[in-house]
Amino acid sequence: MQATKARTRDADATKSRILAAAKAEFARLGLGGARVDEIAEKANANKRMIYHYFGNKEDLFIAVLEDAYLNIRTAEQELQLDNLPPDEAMETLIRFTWDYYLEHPEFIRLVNSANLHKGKHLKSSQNVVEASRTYVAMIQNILDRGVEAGLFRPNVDAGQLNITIAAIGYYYLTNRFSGEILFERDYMTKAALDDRLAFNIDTIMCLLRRV
Amino acid sequence: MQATKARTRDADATKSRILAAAKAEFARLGLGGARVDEIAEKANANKRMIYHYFGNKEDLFIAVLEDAYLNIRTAEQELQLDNLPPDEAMETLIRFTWDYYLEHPEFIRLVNSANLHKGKHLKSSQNVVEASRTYVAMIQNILDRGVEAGLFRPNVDAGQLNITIAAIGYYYLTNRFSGEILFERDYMTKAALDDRLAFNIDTIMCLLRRV
DNA sequence: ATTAAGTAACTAACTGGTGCGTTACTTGGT
DNA sequence: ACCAAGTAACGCACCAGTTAGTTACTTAAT
Repeated sequence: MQATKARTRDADATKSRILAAAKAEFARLGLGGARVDEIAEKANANKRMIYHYFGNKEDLFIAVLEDAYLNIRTAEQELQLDNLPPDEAMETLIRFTWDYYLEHPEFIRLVNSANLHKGKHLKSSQNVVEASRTYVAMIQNILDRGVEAGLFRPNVDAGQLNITIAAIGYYYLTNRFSGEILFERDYMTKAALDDRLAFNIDTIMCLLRRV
Repeated sequence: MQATKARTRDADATKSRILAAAKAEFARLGLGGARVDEIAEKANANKRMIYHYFGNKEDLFIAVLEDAYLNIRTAEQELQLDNLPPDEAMETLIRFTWDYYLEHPEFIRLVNSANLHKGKHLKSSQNVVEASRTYVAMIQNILDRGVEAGLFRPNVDAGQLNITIAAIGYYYLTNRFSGEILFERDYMTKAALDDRLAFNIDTIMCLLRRV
């Protein structure tokens, strides 16, 4: 068996095509809105294979969420922020978070879907919990180093900061449709995106800077 | 016809029971997940009445969104923030926004649903657009008075500020399910809620305060 | 008497899930 | 090297339950 040659039967390839198609469809329409038949067609796989590999629609959703979260947690770790001065590390993290949301719009939509269902489909993903622990520890480390270096004020909660860094990017992007309509404002032009990122960096830096 | 006596037939009452039931169901399960039969049953109305008064499921969703947005915009105006000093007005607005999200969890969920569908169901609601214009003007006014009084720094964009005030409360609450699981943290205890509100007020005040 | 409010039964299209059979690939005995 | 037997990948056709929307009718209010 050659790994390079496209095989007529390849369990791994089929499985990952299904996962990718499911991710796109669940992101687009939510758990309830996505159709198993449509996922099968987009994956170029038979519907039967979805049930063969993933059991049922909800378990497929669980697999999609797990994959999406592990992807972002991995990317965050690859930033190697511990090697940067704390203020630079913080700005890099804000930029990264923003860019990641922009480049992976499906991630935001999947998180929204997971929360519409009250997190039910995340409860079994202990590996994501562990990856998230590492992530918060990383933020805590940046904060500690910043305080020690006299750059940041002390006693800022790393958990709250983490939530706020996500919030100011995430909310802007996920609710841009209602925002564009109701506030009669461009959200997605290059200029608008640059403005928002700058505003967000400013927000966090004002919060952290020693006074 | 006596308005006080419960009539066996009352178009307005039936219509508003349907709207209330639809709001609850759309908030709970989204546009795709909510069931018209279930809405009819919860409203104590016949399903046919939904089609009679609202046309179809999507138009009912439009009516629900419009009602939800007009409710919050009305409540915001009733704050009379123009009578308060700018720093107090700002803090009052942050508290109000937070409390409103807490007391009207269905609002957040409806906005999420509207954005899952790319705002399609808001496009016809010109009255909400107008109410939103008034709202941003109110924030701009607080900002202007704050700058003039030497309390706030100049050139902070009212639109961005508006988005951020919403974001830091909204994101915390809408994504609390994934947050509680992945970050192993209480989100909804009295202490946690108080902490978050204090953190959010601090965030905005740091951003606005003259340096 | 007329009109509007309300109801129940129905339907056509859909939807998650499955039973059952087929085909490609692997393995181990010779 | 060959082949028979076993296994995993795959596909067709269908079901049972659901769902948005409708038809045809009854009943209360003015």
